[in-house]
Amino acid sequence: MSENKFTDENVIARCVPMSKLQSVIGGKWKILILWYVAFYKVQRFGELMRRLDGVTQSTLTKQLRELENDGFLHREIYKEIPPKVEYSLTEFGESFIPVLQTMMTWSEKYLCPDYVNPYKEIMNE
Amino acid sequence: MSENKFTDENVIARCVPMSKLQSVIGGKWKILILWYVAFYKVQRFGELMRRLDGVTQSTLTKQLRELENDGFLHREIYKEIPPKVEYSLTEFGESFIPVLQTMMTWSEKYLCPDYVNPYKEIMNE
DNA sequence: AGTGGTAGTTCTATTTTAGATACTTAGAAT
DNA sequence: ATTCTAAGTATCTAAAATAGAACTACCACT
Repeated sequence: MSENKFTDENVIARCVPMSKLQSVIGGKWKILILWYVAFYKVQRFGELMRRLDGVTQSTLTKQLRELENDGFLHREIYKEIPPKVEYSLTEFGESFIPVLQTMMTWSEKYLCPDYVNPYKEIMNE
Repeated sequence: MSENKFTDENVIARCVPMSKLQSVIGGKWKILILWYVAFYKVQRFGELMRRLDGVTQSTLTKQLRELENDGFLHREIYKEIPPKVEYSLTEFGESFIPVLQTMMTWSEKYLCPDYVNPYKEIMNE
């Protein structure tokens, strides 16, 4: 982009979706949760809890509820004892996968350049 | 992705860059600031202040400093009176533009489906 | 009868983030 | 002489987000 074609109006216009995005994925654990659910397909509360290092139960519950309310996650409750709940991406949530991929690819390259991921090939299939 | 090739190890591995990303762009105004700076190329403090509806001076300063410390922004101080400071993307910051674009495109389509942006064509040039 | 397991809720504490207000600099305009 | 300008800083308070600990429910197992 060598010349700037972005006028005030269109940049302000674009501010709206960007703000919404921020409000929707801004939570401390949200993109991480989405990442896990997206690539495990189905996830249970306890599994997520163990993977998200340092999250508390109450916080995780809140973040999951918000992701559910925002349409990313489906929460399937099995009427069993002990309780069983499975989280999965909704169709809307799945539409977000390419964004997650883009974020991931960038982060690996630019935030963790020295970090060697032994499973690199999996992403590009 | 019909079968799950994501083992524990590689998902946990990928968690690291994703966490870093969150910590770096998690601030309430950051992706919005990056968005503005990316597509105006150069931005002044007051301009950003006016565009980010509701941000306060101290908060904006803090977010800009963090983006500077994290390597996204360059802060050029002109020794003039009244003071003049210009923010621009570093090379590192520019590498993030495709991620912003992806976010933007998704947000427009899925978060603001009824929102008609009159300058749509500009993005795809 | 007591323990373990899952997915919570509730309450309080702490941390993080944001907001409000006052102050600074030094030249230019009124 | 006072006011205005831009981009802050400093300090304090308020609000929001997150953490931490305790408690619940229900059934199975020992």
